[in-house]
Formats: sequence, structure tokens, C-alpha cells
Amino acid sequence: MVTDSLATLTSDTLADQAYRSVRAAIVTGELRPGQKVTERGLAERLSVSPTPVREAIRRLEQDGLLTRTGPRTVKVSDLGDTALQDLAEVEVALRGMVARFAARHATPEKLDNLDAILDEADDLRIVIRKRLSDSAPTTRHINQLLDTVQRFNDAVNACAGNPVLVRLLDQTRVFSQAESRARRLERALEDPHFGEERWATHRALVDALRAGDEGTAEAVVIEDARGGLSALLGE
Amino acid sequence: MVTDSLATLTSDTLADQAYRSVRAAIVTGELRPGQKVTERGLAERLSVSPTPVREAIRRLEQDGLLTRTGPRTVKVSDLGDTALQDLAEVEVALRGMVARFAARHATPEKLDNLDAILDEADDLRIVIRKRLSDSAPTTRHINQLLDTVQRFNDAVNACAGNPVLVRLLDQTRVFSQAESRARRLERALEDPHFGEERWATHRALVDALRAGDEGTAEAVVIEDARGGLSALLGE
DNA sequence: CACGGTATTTTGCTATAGCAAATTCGTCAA
DNA sequence: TTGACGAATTTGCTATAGCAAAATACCGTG
Repeated sequence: MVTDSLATLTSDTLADQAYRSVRAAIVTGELRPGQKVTERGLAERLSVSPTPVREAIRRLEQDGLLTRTGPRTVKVSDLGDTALQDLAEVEVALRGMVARFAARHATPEKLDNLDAILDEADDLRIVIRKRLSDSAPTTRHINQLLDTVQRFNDAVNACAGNPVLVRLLDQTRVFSQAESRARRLERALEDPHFGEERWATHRALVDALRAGDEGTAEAVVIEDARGGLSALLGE
Repeated sequence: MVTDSLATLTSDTLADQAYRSVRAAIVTGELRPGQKVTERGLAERLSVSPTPVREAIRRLEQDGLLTRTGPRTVKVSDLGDTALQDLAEVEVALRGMVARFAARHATPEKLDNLDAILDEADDLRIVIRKRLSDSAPTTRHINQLLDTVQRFNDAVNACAGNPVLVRLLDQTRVFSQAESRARRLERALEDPHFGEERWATHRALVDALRAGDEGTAEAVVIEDARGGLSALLGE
């Protein structure tokens, strides 16, 4: 991943590390759904005291990855297919809402910025396609492309001009954020044309935003997000 | 408030108490926006150790009522009018989304339940109106009515059949939840007809849900929520 | 074998102490 | 007066110990 130009000044406490570590263990399946989780147990496995682990557990609870089944028992959430679908549904709807807000509040400068990002993406795609014919390893370029996608999404969020809404969306994306990146990369490597049809929709979105057309902006995003999620989750 | 039929089995730890206490202090203005907040300081004021206070602070941060301005400084968030408006906007939109989901997923039984709750509310309103002519203290009845409204909202949320979405909505309602109840009661006492016009919209919502009409369900809720919030915040 | 009650262990919660880093404050120079 | 720099204080973070309650293991009875 391309590191941010501005150095990340996150303090990175033990609690943070524990949080990330346990979350990774959950999404990778190292901690199986239904499995009991204890402060002391995790603390030992992570070689830290129970105090920061405690905080990590509370946060993961908040995210929905851990669930309390009793006053003194916490288990790895068994997100059934229904829960996952609920989550996806909400994410799709929220993205649509963001698009709606963006269509209302986007400034010309931010819209131009969106175009610029998409131009970058096009350039990258051309490079990737060329490399592909030489069968050179393109994982680095694909990662750059994924970064660009990320930046595009962030820029769209910025257009919405409603930090509260964006924060909400981020909260629902714990799963996608956690795993989708690696999975997307994998998919793109084995099938270089994966998700190619979605680039057109991005341009369409910017057009809709520029026109201030809430309805189509929402529709475009919803279709896009739905396609992306089902391609990723629906396996 | 009418206690739940099933005893609430919330453990109510010191951290919970600290959370509620500090939150109340913030919404009542006892802790002013921009004011610095420290673990030890709050711990002393609450006569507990810093440990549970720490957890409370993290949660309030999560809610957005506290903000980190530095690696070691936490202040009471200064939610400018814009942030409050952002929040209100999101809440309105989320409620609309819930209505949309409810129109899709509501079962006949749940819809009947909604009607039943509204019937109860009607009865209560009649009682209140009678008492009013005798100028008897009606604060108790009004509280019952507010409870019923709460139950109605919860029931609508249940109709949506998407716990993820409901949890999201709850998160955005920290402010309204924290203060609106008291303020609503006050308003209703000084003006017994406060919010009366909104009852009709509730019936209209149930009708739309029963018809499975997403569009009007959303529209009704949005108009209702917008009216309620502006009446409460717009002062 | 099933089940209710008891004893043991586990576990979350809280208090306390200490450390490293950040914040604050006083001082001095430009 | 303003700005910077260093000392002193504050403060968040982590480790550890202990307690009360829950969870679990155990056992005797039906």
C-alpha cells in the first residue's frame, strides 16, 4: 500500500494493537464463531496485560464482531448469512444516501477532483493492461489502482459534506474494510478484468453529481455497490 | 416511566454509571463545549477510580460527545450548529430508510401490533384531554404517552427486520435520546396540543407499510421526523 | 440416566501504582 | 511584547492484585 504523504500520527497503543490483532483473528477464522473469548486468555496469547485487551473487546463488541451471551461471557459473533446480508443491505443504502447528499452539496472543485482521480485510474489501467501482455507481475500496480479507488470513494464521501454520515458508513464497513482489500487483490490477479465494468459507473456517478441529480446518483451508486458486494460476498 | 414487564437485567457497572453521568453533564451544559476532560478529574468528581471513567470517556468519544484534540487531551465536543444539523439530517434520512425497509419486510402481525399501540395512544390522549379540563396534573399521563410513542417507534424499527440498521439509528440518536424526552415532556405540559398534528401521520405510516408502499412510507416518516426535530431543535 | 443443588474455578470489574510522553508554565532572550 | 526553550507537572496508558459474581464441575438423589 502506498503510505500516506502525511505521516500517520496514530499513537498505536497496545489496546489498538490488540484490537487489530483480535479483529484479524476473527475475520481470518482463526477465532471461530461461537468460540468463547476471555480477557485473560487473549491477554496471554498476545503477551499483554488484560487491561488493554479489555478495551479491545469492548470495541469489537461495538463493531458487532463479539457478542455477550451472558453477564460474564463474550463469544465470537456468529454472523449468520442473514446478518451479513443485513449489513450489506445497510451499506448499500448508506452509500446511496451519501451519493444523494453529494449531489446536493458537491462543489465544482471537488467534482473536478473526482474527475482527476478517475483519470489517474484510467492511466493505471492502461499500464496494467500493457504489463499484462508481458505477463509481468502487476500486483504492485493493482494495489495502486485499489488505492485510487479508495481515494475516489473518500472524495465522494467528502462531497457529501456530512461527517456524521461518513462516520456511520465507515462503521458498517468494518467487514469489507478488514478483508475485502486482500480478496479484491486476489481476484484482480487471477482475473485481470475483474470489476472492469464498474469503471463506467464511476464516470456516470460524477456526471450525475455534477448535474445535481440525486436520483440517478443514488441509483448508480446502489447498483455499483450491490454489484461489488455480491461479487465479493456471493462467491 | 413505566418499567418494563421483564426486569431489565443490565448489570449497571460503574463504567455504565460514569458514562451516563458524564453524558448527562454534557447535554445539560454542566460540562461546557471545549472544556478539557481528564480521567482523574472526572474520577474524583464521581468518587470512583480512573479505570471505569476511562471506559466511559472512550464510549463518549465514540458517540461524538467528546473529542481528542491531542494525544493526551480530550475536550467536550463543540458541536456547532452545522454538526447538529448534519446529525439531524442523517437521523431523518435513517428513519426514512427504516420506513422503506419496514414497508418491504413488515408482517401482518407486526402491523396489527402497530395499530394496537396507536389505539392505546388514542385512549391515553382522550384521558389526558379530560384531565386537562379539570386542570389536574397530567405529567404522569404524558409520560405514559411518551412511552407509547417510544414503543411505537421501536415496533416500527422491528418491522424493518434489520438489526444492523436499527443499531445505527440508535447511535445517531444519542442526543435526542439524551435530552428530548425531558424537553418533550416540558413542552407537552405547557402546551397540551404540542405535536398533536403528528398523530395523524403515524396512522398514515401504518397504512403505507400495510400497502407495502416504500415511497410514501419514507416520505411520511421523513416529514414527521423533520417536523419533530425542527420543533425541538429549531426552538 | 436425568436432574437439582453445592463447591470449585473462572472471569469480568475495579482500585492502585508507576512509567513514559505530552502538556503546561516559568524564564529568558530577541 | 513575543517567541522559544527547558523544567516541572499533568495525564493517558499499562500492569498487577483482589473481589464479587457468574460459570463450570461435581456429586448425590430421584
